[in-house]
Amino acid sequence: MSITLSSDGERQETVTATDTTGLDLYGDDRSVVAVRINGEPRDLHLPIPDGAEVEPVRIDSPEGLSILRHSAAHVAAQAVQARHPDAKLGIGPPITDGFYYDFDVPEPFTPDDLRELEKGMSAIVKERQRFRRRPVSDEEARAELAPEPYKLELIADKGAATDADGASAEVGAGELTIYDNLRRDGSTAWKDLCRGPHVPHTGYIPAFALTRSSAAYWRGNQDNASLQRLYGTAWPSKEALKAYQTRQAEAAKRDHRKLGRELDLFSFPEEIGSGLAVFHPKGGILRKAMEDRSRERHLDAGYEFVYTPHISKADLFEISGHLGFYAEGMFPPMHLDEEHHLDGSLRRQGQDYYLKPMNCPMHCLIFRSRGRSYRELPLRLFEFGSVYRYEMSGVVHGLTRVRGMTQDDAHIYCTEDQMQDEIKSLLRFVLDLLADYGLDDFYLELSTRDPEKSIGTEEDWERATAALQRAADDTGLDLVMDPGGAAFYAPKISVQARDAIGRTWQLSTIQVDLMLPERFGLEITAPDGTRQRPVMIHRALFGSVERFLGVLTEHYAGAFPPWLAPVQVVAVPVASDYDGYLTDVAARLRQAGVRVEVDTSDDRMGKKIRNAEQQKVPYILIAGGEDEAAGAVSFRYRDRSQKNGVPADDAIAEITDAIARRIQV
RNA sequence: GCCCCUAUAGCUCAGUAGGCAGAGCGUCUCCAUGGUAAGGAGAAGGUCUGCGGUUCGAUUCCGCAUGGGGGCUCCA
Repeated sequence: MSITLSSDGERQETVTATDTTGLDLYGDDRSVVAVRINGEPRDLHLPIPDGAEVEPVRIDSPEGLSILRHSAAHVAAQAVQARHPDAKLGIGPPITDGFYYDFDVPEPFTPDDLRELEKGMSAIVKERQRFRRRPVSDEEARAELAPEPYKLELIADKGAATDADGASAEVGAGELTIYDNLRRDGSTAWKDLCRGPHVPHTGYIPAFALTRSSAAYWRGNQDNASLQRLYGTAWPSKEALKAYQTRQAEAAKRDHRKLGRELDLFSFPEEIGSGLAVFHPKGGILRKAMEDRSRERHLDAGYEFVYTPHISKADLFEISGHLGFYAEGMFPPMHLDEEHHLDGSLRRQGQDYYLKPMNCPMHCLIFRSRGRSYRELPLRLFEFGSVYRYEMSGVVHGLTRVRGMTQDDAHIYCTEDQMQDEIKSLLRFVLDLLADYGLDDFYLELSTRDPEKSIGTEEDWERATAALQRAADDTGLDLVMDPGGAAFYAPKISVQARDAIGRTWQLSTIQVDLMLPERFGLEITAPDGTRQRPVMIHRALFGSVERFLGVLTEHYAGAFPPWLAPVQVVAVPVASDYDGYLTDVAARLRQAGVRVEVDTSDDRMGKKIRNAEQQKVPYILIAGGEDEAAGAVSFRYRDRSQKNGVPADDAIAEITDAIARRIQV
C-alpha cells in the first residue's frame, strides 16, 4: 500500500503501510485535527485507502478551525442534553469565530445556564471522548434518532439541505453518518447525526466559551418553530481565546452608539421614535465635512444637484412599483383631504401621501419635466435625499440601521452605449472617494434577480447584469455572487469595505435599471430624430450618510482624522495668565479655517489635557510663560508624543496642512 | 414582525424581602494659578420611562405601551 503525503502543499513523500490511519501519521501532533484524503476532509481515525494523497488539516487553518468549532458544538449539545434531557436537537454548525447549536427547550437559556453548561462542557473535554464516525442507512438513522423530530426532518429531505439553512453540516449529499462520542470504556456518551469530520477526541478542544443565547427559527423560516440558539466560541489555545475576547472588548469600545454619546455626536430621542437620529453640533460639523467633500467631488465628476420633497401622493409609487413590491418597507400612508357630508357620506375623496422610501421616482420626474436630447446624456442628478423606511422594530440598530436616512443618491441617465463606460468610471469614483476615509480594502458583491420579486423581462435583467459583471471584472477586485439579492427593479453591485478591525460593511451600491425608465416612459431624442429609452443607473456611495458615519466612527474608534474631527485643536493654557495669548493663537487658527477651542475653565492643565484626550481631539496646543515669550506653543499629539517650543506660525501651518491633505494623525 | 433580556439623576451604575432613593463622573458656585491623563469645598439635579392592575401603601409584584440590548428574519 502506498500513500502520498503532502505537507501543507509542499514537501511530498510516500508512506508504505497497511491499514494506516490519520492518527498513525499525525496522532502525535495536536495541531493536526483531520486529514484531506484526495482532497476530501476526513477524520483522523479512519483508514486511508491505498494510493491516496493525504494532507494534514491544521487546527489553525480555516478548515481546521471549522472542524474544531463544529466539534465544540457537539460538546455543547451533549452538555445541554445532560442538563435538559428533553431538549430536542436542531442543528449545530461552525460559524465565524465559533459555533452555535439550536435546541427545542421549554425554557430559554439563562446566563446561569450558560455558566453551568460551560462546566458540563469542560467535564466532557476532560473525559477525552472519542468522536467516532459511523455510516448508517436511512432506516437505521430514523430508528436511532426517533426521539429527535428535527433530525428526522433533516433525514426526510436530506437532498434539500443547503448551506443557507445550516443543515448541510448535518447531512451531506451521500450516505448518512452518525458521530458517536465514546468514553474510555467504549460506551457511548452521546451521538448526533452529522456529516463530520471531527477532531479525534474532545481533548482537542482546549479553549472555548459559551457567549450568548437567543431565539432562532427552525431552518431560518419565520413560519417554523422558534428554537433556542446557544452561541459559543472555540480556539486552538487558551491564548487564542483570550486574544479573541480582547478583540471583542476592543470592538465594543468602538461601538458607535457608545462613542456617539461620549463624543456628543448624535442621539435617538425617545420622543421622536425608534431609528430616527438627531445630530448634535459635534456630529453635525462632522457630517457637514463629509457632505461638503462629497459635493465637491460630485461637482468635479459632472453631477448636477437637485432637491426633491420627502413625501408624495401614492400615484408616484404606484408608477414606480414601490407600492406593489416594497409597501411593507414603507411608512403607512397619510390619508388627506377627505371630506364628508353631515350624514357621513363622502363629499370629497381623499388622497394617500407616503414618505418616500427612495429618491429615484422623483428624479425620473425631473428627467421627464421636459423633452431631453441625447446631447444632454449622460445626465447625472445628485441629491442628499432623505428617505424613510419602516424597518422592522427588531432590526433597528444605532446609525447603521435606521428608519430615516439620507442617501448620497444620484441617478445617471445615459444610453446603453454609454452605460459600460459610465459604470466603469463610477467604480473608480467610488473607490477613490472611500480612500479619503482610509477605506482601501474592498470586494464587490453582485446581487442578481429574484424572479419572485421583480419586474421586467429576463432579457433586460440579463443585459443589465452582464454590464455590471463586466465593469466589476475590470476592477480586478474579488467578486462574490449574491443570487436573488437584487431589489425588484435592478441588479446591483455593492462595494464591501473592510474597516480598521477587519469587519466588512456594505457601503456603496450601483444598480443598472432598465425598468423604471420604462415605467416612467422616459425618452430622449436621438441623433436621427427618433425617440429612445435611456438607461438609468442608481448609485449611492456612502450608502446612507448616517450609516457611513456610524461605520466611520467605529473604523476610527472615534479618533477622526483632523479634517473630520469636530474639534480639531484644543488650546490649554498652563495657567489662566496665558488664556489671552492662546486666545490670540486660536483666533489665527480660526482665521485659517480651523475648528479650535481654548479651554479657559477652572480645571488644572492636567485635567484639561485629559479632557481633550478623552474627546479624541487630534491636536492639543499648550502654552505657558516660556512659550508666550518665544511666540511659540507646545504640541501634544493623540499618541501623547510632544513637540515643545514650536513657533506659532509653524504650528498653524502643520495643522492646516494635515487638514488640507486629509491625513490621519 | 418573532423570541429572550432590559429601563433608577445628563452618563455609568448601587438600592428598596412592597413603607416615596444613593455613589462616582458630568453640571453650577466659590477657593486655588497649577508645565503634561482627575486640585479642594459647597450646591443644584430624580412623578425611580408611561398608563393601567393587585395592595392600606408600588420605583419594587402583574399586564400593556414606548425606548434600548442580543439574536432570528429582513436590509443602505
